[in-house]
Amino acid sequence: MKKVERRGLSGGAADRIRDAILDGTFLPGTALREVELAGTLGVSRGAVREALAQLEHEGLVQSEWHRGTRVTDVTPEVAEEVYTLRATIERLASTLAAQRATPSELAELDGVVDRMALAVESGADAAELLALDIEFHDRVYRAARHRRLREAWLALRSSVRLCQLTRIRLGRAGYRGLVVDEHRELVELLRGTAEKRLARVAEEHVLGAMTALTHDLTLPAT
Amino acid sequence: MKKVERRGLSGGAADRIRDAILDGTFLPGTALREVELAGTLGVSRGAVREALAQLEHEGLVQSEWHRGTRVTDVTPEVAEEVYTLRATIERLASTLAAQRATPSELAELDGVVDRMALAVESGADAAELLALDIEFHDRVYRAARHRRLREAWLALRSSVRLCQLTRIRLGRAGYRGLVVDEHRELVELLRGTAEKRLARVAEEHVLGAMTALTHDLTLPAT
DNA sequence: TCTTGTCCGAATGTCGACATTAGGAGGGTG
DNA sequence: CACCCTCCTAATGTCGACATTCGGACAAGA
Repeated sequence: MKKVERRGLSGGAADRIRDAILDGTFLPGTALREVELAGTLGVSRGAVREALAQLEHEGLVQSEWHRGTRVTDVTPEVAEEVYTLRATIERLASTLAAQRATPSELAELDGVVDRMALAVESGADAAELLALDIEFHDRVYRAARHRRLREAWLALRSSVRLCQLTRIRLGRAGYRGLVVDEHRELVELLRGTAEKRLARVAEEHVLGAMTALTHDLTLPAT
Repeated sequence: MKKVERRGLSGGAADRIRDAILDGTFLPGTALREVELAGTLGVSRGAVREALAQLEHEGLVQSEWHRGTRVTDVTPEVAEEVYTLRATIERLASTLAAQRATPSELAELDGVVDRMALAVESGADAAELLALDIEFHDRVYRAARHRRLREAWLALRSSVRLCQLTRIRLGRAGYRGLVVDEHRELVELLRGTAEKRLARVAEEHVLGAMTALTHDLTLPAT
């Protein structure tokens, strides 16, 4: 059994605010005022402060001394930073996961890919596919059994989602076709011991997404 | 000119507590009680809470729901995690720095290495050498011009120092001889464009330190 | 007109009091 | 004797009030 996670109000508050940012309720640049959020969420300012600190740690917001907190803007620079950093840690994660993943963990990865394939065939919306994508990588990091590496991923994850969602909004997703095959290949490589090749593919898998997004972001707005 | 940094009390509190952990005032496993620290530092509990959250983010302490905060113990597992993660991000940092460092930044790196050489010759103590080591890498990350990467380093840095200090305390440092040459080589590689080789050397530079420390930590206590 | 100084509102930074929780001491029971 | 239940204490979690800081509006002076 998985142990129940006991969190305080600030954890829940962070989830709400994060969701609001990711689903576009709070657009980039929006000022997040503590009293306002505290009123909306029905918690004290202290809890909101902790939540915002957490989100800043995740790179979703930025705050300055006595000048408040604002939602981070997704510029090509940000996308490049997020994806290059992710590619780098993904390399380590996949290498470790290949060494340490149990057969049942690998089977569960297969399961996720199967669900992806199903989602693609049934024409599910992009957000659903994205959730599966994230879940896949969550499992890889868990299989790597490297606490600090996983924390680095958790800190980056929200930014990754934000970048991918931005891409979807720009209407140039078109990753439906590739996503299943790429992840299928990743599982196969994790299963094998061809670590060198694995590291390269894992890195390229991420960098490919980056190139596409930075390209989209550079184009004139539609 | 470099803009002055305005921080709140929690920043200062975090510095004090961090120093206390690094200089051995708070040994691993010590419980850090909020009211106690607030009294000692002369600030409110809120500020101490923020400081502890920051230190947890840096991996120096761990806290559980309603069970308080404790100083992280340096086990071989922790050392391995810290150094493998560091090696991974250092690879990206050195690659970027090689592309982006200005001549003056490279010259300043030379300066740091010179100071190292001087320190070794004059028989300075290990802590001083360590400070120069950290400063060297700080400058590399700054030259890489990658905000998120630098933040990842800042989060890891304290843990790196803690690991290295532990090593010094174990009395098996013996890195006096290597440290200058290794960093000198790094600067040369950053200057050149042999990026592939640079990435490998940068990674090995870190992994070597890890091997030594995990070895030391495995040995019976002296 | 441009600069400089002052005031003001609104937000964050800080604080101490109250509520909640974990873990142990103590006693009762099988 | 082991087990479990209850209570108690000491710590953290939460809250609202007060202090400080920022940036803009406004006016006086060069």
